[in-house]
Amino acid sequence: MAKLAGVSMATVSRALSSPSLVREDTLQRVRQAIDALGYVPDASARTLASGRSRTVAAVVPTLDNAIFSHAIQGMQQVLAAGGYQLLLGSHNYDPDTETDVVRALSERAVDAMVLVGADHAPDTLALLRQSGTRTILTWSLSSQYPCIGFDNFEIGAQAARHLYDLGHRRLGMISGIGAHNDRARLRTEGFLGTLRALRAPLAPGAVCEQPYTFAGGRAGLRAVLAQAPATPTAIFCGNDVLALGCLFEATAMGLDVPRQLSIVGCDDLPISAEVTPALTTIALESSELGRQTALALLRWLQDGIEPGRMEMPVALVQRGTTAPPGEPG
Amino acid sequence: MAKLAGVSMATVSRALSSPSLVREDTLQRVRQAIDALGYVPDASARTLASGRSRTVAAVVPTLDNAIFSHAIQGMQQVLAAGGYQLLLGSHNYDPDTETDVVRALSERAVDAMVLVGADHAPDTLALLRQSGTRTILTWSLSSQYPCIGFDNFEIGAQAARHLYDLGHRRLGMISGIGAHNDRARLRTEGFLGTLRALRAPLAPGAVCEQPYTFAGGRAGLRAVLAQAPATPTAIFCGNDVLALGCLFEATAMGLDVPRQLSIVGCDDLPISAEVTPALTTIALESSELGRQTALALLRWLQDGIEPGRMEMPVALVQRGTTAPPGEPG
DNA sequence: CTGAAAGCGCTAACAA
DNA sequence: TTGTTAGCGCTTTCAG
Repeated sequence: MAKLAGVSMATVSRALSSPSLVREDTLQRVRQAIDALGYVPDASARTLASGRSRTVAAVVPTLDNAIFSHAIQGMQQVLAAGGYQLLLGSHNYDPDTETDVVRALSERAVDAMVLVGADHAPDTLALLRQSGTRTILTWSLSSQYPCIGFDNFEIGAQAARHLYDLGHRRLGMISGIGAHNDRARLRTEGFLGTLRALRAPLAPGAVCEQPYTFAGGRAGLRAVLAQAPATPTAIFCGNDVLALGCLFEATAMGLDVPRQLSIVGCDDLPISAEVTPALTTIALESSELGRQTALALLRWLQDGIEPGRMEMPVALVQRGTTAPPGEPG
Repeated sequence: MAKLAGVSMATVSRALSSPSLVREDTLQRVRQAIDALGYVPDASARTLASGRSRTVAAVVPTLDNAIFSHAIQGMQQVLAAGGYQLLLGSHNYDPDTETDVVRALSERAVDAMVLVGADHAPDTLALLRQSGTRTILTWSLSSQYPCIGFDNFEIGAQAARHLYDLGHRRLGMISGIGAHNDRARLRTEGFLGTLRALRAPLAPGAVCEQPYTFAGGRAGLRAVLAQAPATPTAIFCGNDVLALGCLFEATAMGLDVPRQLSIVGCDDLPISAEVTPALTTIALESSELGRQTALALLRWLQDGIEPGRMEMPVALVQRGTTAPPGEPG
């Protein structure tokens, strides 16, 4: 034991966790002994005795979408700086898998859990409640749980207003899969609802659900063009992956973007500003969201301050894929 | 205790860890009691008593590069299926940060650690050795540690041969930062060495180190064009992010790719096949690498079979960004 | 400010 | 096959 090289084991513990309770010179001796013996405290014993694991778990749909990996990256960095570790889970947009993942993770005695979105199986939420795991929702806004998210309805609304203001009246949408995904549903509702209010409602068949892949974006464009009674002059896509797929397909079809077709995405991935034409999109600062989430978590775990409901800003950035219908960009 | 609703606590433990050692009917009673009381075993107590945490840690440079997030995603899924959790760390290509991260993680009593590349601070390795943490290296091949990786020298060599065979003789390269990054260095060496052997050595100033960002790729192209005594007809980039940045800049400069400039990348990101022209690149199956790593880890931890040295295949896929110099594509 | 002692909730021999 | 008995290595009252 490290205390052979000095004093008792309780003191070592204190020296590590609350140095302020230990006299300066004993502190020194303890520290010397520690790196003389290369002593490394055992986290599981610590956790068992103290009830806190200094570990938080994050469960995302997938890391294959850059938006989530950026958020995780931001979160992990802030957490690490605060002395916390990050356990990672993913469920690929399947609620049952999510429940399993959350169950497995909550056995780990994590101090907190971060989930994406507000749509979760009752079992998932029950698990969290009965294990008393502090939970924070991200990406969406909730009135029932602490959350840090975007106003997804407003995202759809902004896209609608932008396109309407440019003069577009025949619109289409390629949405993400709405089942178990409140972000996708709200963006769609925001878009459709706003257009309805502006008296430019979407034609039936002008909205198409697709998985969040380039192929989904391509297929979505084909479907919308095939289904809509009149060819839309502008399309809003549920995220940038879809929008990029849509853009690539439009280019491949020989459509002139934005002259013949305007496209709006959502997320503002790094690549979105680089493609030609650059994508008009609604910027969501996902790594900032990750950092803010971590900060809120740290405050909750260390100072006991429960996070409330925090809304992250969204902003449309106009670039090359939108222009008035039938006009030069 | 759950055993109130049946029998002793050792039996509960056995029922959970080695059901085969428990009679069928007692197993049933235990299970009933378990979900009647909503009992959840405590991982830290388990870890403390058994010495195994069923947790592995992975430390990557960053999740902002899709190549690493894909690998982590693949790894996490296989690990989860095997009942293991994934702790995540990142260091942003800084060896000192890596040491800190590894130290923090090794206190967690992780059963194994996966690192990226073969370049690590002596401290990092020492930490791992003295804590007895099983370690596996990924992305690179090593003769000293269990590893699953790519032959990075061969990657550079393949790019060189492809371009040489196409007829290019004036070549350039945009490399990643070589310090603390054996992958970047080996790819460069493979490219330069092979060209030298083919008697088409690079002109001084025709190779440029850049950070792995689109901006790096763009700056790299400008630097190479400005520095090289004769304008290269083809450029090899250390990864796809660089290659894409280079491609975007070339397009912006009005260069005709591939007629005036051929570009080869490395990684084969999903986006690389979608851009116009599509990127010729050397495909590395990073999510497969993640899955294989997880499988090897599981075998090591569960069956005691230490992984050896496993080489993952690399393959050049020719697409639209390479063609003979000065010829139509 | 520091030491002594009692667990935290489980697993792993060892008995029965 | 199941129960008993010790701890795993720390934190945390409670004394001193």
